Amino acid sequence: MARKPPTKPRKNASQERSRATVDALVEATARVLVREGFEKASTNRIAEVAGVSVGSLYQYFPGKEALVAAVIERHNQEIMGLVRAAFTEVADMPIETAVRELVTVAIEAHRIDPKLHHVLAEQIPRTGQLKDVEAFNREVHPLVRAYLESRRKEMRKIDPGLATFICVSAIEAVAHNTVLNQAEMLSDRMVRMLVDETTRMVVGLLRRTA
Amino acid sequence: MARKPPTKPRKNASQERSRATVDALVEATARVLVREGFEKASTNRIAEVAGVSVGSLYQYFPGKEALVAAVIERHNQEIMGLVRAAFTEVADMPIETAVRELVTVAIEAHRIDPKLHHVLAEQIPRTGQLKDVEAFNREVHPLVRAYLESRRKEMRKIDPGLATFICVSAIEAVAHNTVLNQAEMLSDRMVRMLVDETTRMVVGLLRRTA
DNA sequence: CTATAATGCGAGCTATCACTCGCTTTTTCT
DNA sequence: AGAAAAAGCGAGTGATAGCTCGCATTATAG
Repeated sequence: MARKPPTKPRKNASQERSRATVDALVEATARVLVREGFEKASTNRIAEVAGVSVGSLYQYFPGKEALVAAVIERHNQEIMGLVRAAFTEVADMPIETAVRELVTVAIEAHRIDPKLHHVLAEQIPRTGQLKDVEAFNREVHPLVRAYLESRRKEMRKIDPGLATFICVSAIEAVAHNTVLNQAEMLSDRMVRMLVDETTRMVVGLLRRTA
Repeated sequence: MARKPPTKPRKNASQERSRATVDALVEATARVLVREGFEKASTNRIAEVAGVSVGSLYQYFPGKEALVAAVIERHNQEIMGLVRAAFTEVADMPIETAVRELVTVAIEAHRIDPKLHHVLAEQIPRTGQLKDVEAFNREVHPLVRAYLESRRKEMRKIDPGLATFICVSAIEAVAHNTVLNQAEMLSDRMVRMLVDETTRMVVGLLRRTA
């Protein structure tokens, strides 16, 4: 009854060895993306760098897109780890403290693997299953909104959805541009000023003014 | 002495007809990008849509990248037209009025050709000569900075470079996300609220508070 | 120990795409 | 009108990338 044509099901990985292969492939994809760019990231090249044959690659991934998607997924998980932690830490804090912390974390998150982040942000065509490279925005939105609604008493009269949208856009953009454009021109002093000013800006939007 | 091997110089366009061909090619590139996406935008396809042969295409453009670069250039010029006009209009106005106008223009600029903007922003790998898809940021920066420095009296003590960086990032991001994500869910009412709040946020960052 | 499944291999097939080249048609110049 | 330059043409070429398939190796089961 052993009816499981081993050529068709491109995915599973039950044994130890195969899980290692899958990891090696994802890791190799990340390395190739960073060191050689998206264009040079052919399936053959990735397999070579992973020390695995193309055939094996296709046993676990239906194609190049899936590989890249896996890399993105892994990277997003790392980022969301930081972000979720920040939100629980900040849940009971007043707006100013919370915003400062969240801005800081946004920058830290973008710094997790700047080279990879750069490639993912600039070279990956968001097409097919890669549509949502920055899917974490959709996950962050509800968190921010929930926090803001829990702090309504501190806040001006402002539509919560709109406030969330503006905050997330602004903070994300500042963090993103800081890490990607200003490269490593980031003295701690600069970062502190940046956080101060961004915090001020966002707090100015949200809080009742005296 | 007629030594100008007509196969080598891929570029010029002296006659009327050839200028039309070049235009048709750029236009076709834009159309294909919008309607079929970056991946389907092969030189053969573009030539076909332009009603021109591949051979002619290569008389004026050294390759696919150059075509796309031309489309980007054209689009950026349109946007910068709006933006430059806004800055001259706004040069002598106080901060609040100016910021409101600039936010409005930022949104209008992103709405010039949203479909194309979307493809350029999401599907074009920024590689080689396409590195600076959003080159206008580098042109906008000095304009903003100059304006802010001319209004120093109205402003808080804040580093002008830092202020410029934060303003541009924030406004650009809000405009970008508004037009690209919120799609056509843009009632005039929503836009007005958005402009109000974004203006408030930015003004809060820049101005002396009483 | 043998059988069966799981994993791994990599030469090679197919499709596609960027790009060329020899030639024709159109325009300009005299 | 004739000649020469400019523009246009499109079948064909070479390279490359994604992906398959038959077979080899390693692990698990009986």
